[in-house]
Amino acid sequence: MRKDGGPPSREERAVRYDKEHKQATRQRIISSAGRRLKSDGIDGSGVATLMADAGLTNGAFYAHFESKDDLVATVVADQLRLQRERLGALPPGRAGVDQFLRWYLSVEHREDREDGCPSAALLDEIVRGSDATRRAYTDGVLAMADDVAARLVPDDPRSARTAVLGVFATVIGTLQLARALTDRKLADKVLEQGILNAVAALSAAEPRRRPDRKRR
Amino acid sequence: MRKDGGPPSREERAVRYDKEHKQATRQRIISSAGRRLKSDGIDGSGVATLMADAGLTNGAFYAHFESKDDLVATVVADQLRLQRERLGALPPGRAGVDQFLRWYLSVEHREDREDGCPSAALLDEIVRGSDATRRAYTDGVLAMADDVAARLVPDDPRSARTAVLGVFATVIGTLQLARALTDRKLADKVLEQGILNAVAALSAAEPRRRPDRKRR
DNA sequence: TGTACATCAGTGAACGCGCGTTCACTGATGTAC
DNA sequence: TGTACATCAGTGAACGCGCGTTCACTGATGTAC
Repeated sequence: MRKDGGPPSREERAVRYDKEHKQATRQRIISSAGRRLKSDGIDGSGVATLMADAGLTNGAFYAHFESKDDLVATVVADQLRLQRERLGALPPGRAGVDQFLRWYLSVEHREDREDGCPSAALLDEIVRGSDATRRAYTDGVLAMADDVAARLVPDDPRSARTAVLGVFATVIGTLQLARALTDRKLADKVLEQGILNAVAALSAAEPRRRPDRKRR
Repeated sequence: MRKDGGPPSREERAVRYDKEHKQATRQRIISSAGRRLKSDGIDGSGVATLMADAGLTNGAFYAHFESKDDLVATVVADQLRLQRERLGALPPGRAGVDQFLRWYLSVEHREDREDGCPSAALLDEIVRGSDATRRAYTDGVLAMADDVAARLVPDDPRSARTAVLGVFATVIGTLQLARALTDRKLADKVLEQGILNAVAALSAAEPRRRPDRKRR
């Protein structure tokens, strides 16, 4: 027992590891797992592989996560957070949305599942996933949708939520279909068509304005 | 050796089993595997389970298929054939397409993966699948797209192919998103929005006609 | 008609392997006194 | 300063289990003669 002022608080006590060491390791696992899951699928990625990707051995996994399901739900939330950040770094308003959309339906994104959209890579596995995973997905996608809605309709973002989700559905389906087709030229056309459709769906999200279709 | 007319042909020779017996068993495996794969995923469905679903034991599997991959590619082709048949049974022309679309984005379909669309259930696993699987998917989805295109533009179906694929992408993404969301009311709205977007995308597939937007 | 043999769809046990998870242990770093 | 002990992130072997695949065998049904 210390005689000079009681036991040290958790913060005062000297630590063997950096205060953020374990947290940083956890984040490293989450990030590399994000890439692996998007590349090989949820059922296709074993715990030992996920840990090796992070430079660790399988045994350490359960010091960071309750179960593989727990990791999956955490990764889903993290991946959607990254998507929001990606959008947030783009120019404000509709301009940023257009830019995001062009990246999303690019050939580059089609060819790179690992660093791409978690929805396109994992959505139907998420559907079959645990409640926690589906909840993490729902929360994440709604936060993202509300960000987009706020760019399109700053005065009343909520009014645009459903329309924005419709845009998401369109681009997710388009990217998946383009990836599945073995004919690359056809897949290119599908991406281009997807941009047209997404832009049309976007306009449904914006507030009513004077019809100006005749304008050139 | 028979003295009266040479060896029996394959057709003449008496058979221990119905001529169609093995073929029927194979089809039974393919059909029940279709339901199981859509329900539990490709990686989530083991060979022993797939065979038990068909009332058989695991050992018989390799008398019917070269490998699990072979089955998966076969099931994908079969499932898309079923979708085409489903569409083919509907009224001709655009009317049938509209009817198909309303079924596709119905709450009923959202809640029933097992008997529903293979694309919505499996597309991102197909993306990660073997070349044979992706080829089977590409062939199947193009055959289906050309059927739809022929209903919309009988004179020149090929011209509508890409636009029809855009409609497919929209409804597939919409159904997946609606299934993933934990909020059912929101999922209902997403389906409704998807119908609007799909109808808009459909009109892009149809031939140019006199602008008649002002008509009521 | 009787007997030996052929055919073949399907059985069920076994193969090696990777799965998710558990746990006794290591070793680097700290405190107690 | 020296020694005993505490902490704890990470190791690595092991658990039981299901995976995809192989294979010797069964048993129902046929033919040969």
